[in-house]
Amino acid sequence: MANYNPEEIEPKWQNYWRENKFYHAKDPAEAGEAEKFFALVEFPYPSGEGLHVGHCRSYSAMDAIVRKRRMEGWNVLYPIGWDAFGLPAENFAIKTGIHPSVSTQKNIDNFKRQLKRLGLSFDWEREINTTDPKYYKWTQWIFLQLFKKDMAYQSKVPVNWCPKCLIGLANEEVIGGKCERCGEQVVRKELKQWMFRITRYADRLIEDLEKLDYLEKIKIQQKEWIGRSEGTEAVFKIDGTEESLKIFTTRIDTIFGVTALVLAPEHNLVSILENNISNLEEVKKYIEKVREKTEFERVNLEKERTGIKLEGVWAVNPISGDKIEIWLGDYVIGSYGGGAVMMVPAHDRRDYDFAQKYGLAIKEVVKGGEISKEAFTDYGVLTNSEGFSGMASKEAIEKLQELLKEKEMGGISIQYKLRDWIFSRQHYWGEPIPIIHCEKCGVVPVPEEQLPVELPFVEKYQPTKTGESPLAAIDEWVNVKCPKCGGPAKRETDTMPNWAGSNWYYMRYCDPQNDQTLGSLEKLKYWLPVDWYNGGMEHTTLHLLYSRFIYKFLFDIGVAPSLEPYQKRTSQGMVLSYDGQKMSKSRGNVINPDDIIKEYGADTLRVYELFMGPFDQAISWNIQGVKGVRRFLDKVYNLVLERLPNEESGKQAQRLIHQLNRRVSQNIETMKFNTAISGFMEFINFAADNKEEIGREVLERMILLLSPFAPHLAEELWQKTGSRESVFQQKWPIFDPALAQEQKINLIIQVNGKMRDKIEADPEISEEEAKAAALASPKVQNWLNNKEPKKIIFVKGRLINIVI
RNA sequence: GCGGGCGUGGCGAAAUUGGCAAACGCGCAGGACUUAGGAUCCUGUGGGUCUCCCUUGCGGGUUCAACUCCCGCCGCCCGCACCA
Repeated sequence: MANYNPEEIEPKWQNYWRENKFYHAKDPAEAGEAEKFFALVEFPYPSGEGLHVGHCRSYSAMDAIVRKRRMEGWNVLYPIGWDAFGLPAENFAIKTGIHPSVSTQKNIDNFKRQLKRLGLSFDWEREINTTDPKYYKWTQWIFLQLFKKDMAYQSKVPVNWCPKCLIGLANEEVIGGKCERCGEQVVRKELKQWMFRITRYADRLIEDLEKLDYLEKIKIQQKEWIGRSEGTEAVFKIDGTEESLKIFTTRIDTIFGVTALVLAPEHNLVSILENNISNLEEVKKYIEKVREKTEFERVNLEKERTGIKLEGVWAVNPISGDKIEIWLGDYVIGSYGGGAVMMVPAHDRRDYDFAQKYGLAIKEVVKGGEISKEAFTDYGVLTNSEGFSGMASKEAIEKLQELLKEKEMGGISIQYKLRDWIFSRQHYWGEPIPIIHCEKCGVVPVPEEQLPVELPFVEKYQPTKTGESPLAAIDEWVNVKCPKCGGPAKRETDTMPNWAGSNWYYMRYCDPQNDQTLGSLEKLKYWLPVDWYNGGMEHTTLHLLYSRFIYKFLFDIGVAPSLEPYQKRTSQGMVLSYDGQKMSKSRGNVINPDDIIKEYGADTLRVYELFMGPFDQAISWNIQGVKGVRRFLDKVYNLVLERLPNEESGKQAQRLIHQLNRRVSQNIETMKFNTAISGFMEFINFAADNKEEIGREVLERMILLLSPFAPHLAEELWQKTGSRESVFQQKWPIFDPALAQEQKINLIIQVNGKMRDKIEADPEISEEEAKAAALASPKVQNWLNNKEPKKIIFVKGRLINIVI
């Protein structure tokens, strides 16, 4: 028996496919009638560790989908590239002195070799690299457009500062108070940063989700992250001054229960009212103490809320006119809802605790709870609320909003958890921000014709201790003439974060060589939006949300051709190591795809990763499972070689192959790869027991069906059928319902809903016949025990149930 | 605390969406070939008091029929988390 030898056949067919350009995506001019299909997978960060088996899972899955789609006649774009700016390359440079571009290129070469060895059907003609100046020219161009539309601005903000990486982090990059990359405790530091006004797009980012085919949990997570909240704004005048204070609440119906206002410690009212606050010294000390704590520490000291009363100042309740105290409290978040809340101890848990700790009054204004014991936070009927007493909460909210509006003291207000996006990094290995600071003209954008602003070559990559980027140390790069006035000016030395290049990379695939625009409108219009985007859940609130925002902005300025970038989004489950842990160098449990390919072949690796479990679920690596898949492929190979000369196929084999055809076609589209593959195994098991049934026609169909999963093996076997064409030049087989139809079924006979017997029957068997057959069964007779059936349920083609 | 998901053999899981629970794979046991087996092939494999009964985290309900739908618990995983 001949031997299936992937090490020999896989490279052979990879070369053949490359030479024949089977994966070439046709631009609109050459596409003809074919419908386009843009399939996207997240482009990898080319780390020194090489390709992760998790990459393989996502890429193999999408590869199966696009291979099928091509065979169905779609014009498929399945591209790949490199998200190559980032901290590890820079850290590596600091350690070794090797320039990031050098190590990055080396890593890319390695990744590329690995991806090609997997036989993935990427169109390599469209490969992109975010660190290529020809690419990041357009990343910078997008920044300039944002700047011109006042969507990018500078602001001194407290940033999450990682003392180890010496870098400012976005909120999203801080996990549990620690730096996402190095795990160091993050501290607060005030830095002037570039910001994007993503908050202006908050509503659209929520609303437009409706039109998209994303997994529901992705939509929910994005909505939650944006955190839209409808409530009321109310203005409290500061007694005896011209000053006032805006607060945000979702429970304006409790306004008669307000016993104080509480401000975030960083609220600017303190400095405004300095002269009125009699305990200023103490207050300042308190603010200082809180400032030292990071937001994370503040959050985690939940049980120990602290605060201080501002002595000598009073606020006036805009509805009741009552004079109330003003406090600072560390439980109030400075960046949300104006950093001020009205404290209603009776109807808010936090306020209740705070009031108890500091002896503030607790006044019940909504009936229904026992406020001597705990806060009552439900809606209810108002009490102790002057004219509003007896009114339901919801109604009171509406009335009070109207009243505040009339008095010009507030009204309906909408708040978001989403903050503007900090877009500066104090690092070398990123896209330079194309801005020049002129002493006379201020902030001046680099003229578009001067793009790209190339990263200069440096000797030292160390971040400076001051928080400036290493670029700040290169005088000849920093010092430039102002493009406006020609006077002395300095370049912006901050670079862009990791997300900058990945925000829009999929657009570049549509027209990767264009040096006039980011992409020609014709090509963008043709390919976009992406039809199907698969990637990791961990990117839901980072990359996925931000790239939607950037795309919407580009749509607004006429560059992007649609409202949304990705029509469909799915996610693969994580591939864990054999110990159920995340793979990591330090744990020493990393599975290297090279090793698997070497020992078992790329097809085995691909099929295993799709067979190992439901695609969207995290799953542990199991080398025994890999071996099982290899055994299966061996069986396929040997069966085809043995039975191919046989012209005739049996009826049952035909039926099974058409059933398999139906199942595989469906399962690929719904990403139920594991059951598709088990279907092949069932068929192979049948074939092994019924060899005489298996002939050429059935085998050819099986090879076609298998080709998206095990492309090399399928090609090898297809060529053995005598075909002079590639398996991927064939049409995707359509199953014949008539042939797939079972000729005989097992009719289940139940008595009282329990299976007692089964008989072979025609699928079209009538109720009468089924009943007769059922009652004729000795087993049924035994169970009937001479009793009369009360009722008979007949499900055509399936079962008959006799109820007694 | 809030939001989402999940719970089926020794393990990964499947179940045509309410109709034979455990397909397929792994593991395990026995056998064949073999100097050898950690290669390959064959047979068996949910449990029991085994013609029958029990079994999909636990308890209840709807139904002729429930892994699937409803109610109440328990447990696990993921995301967010003092968002007023």
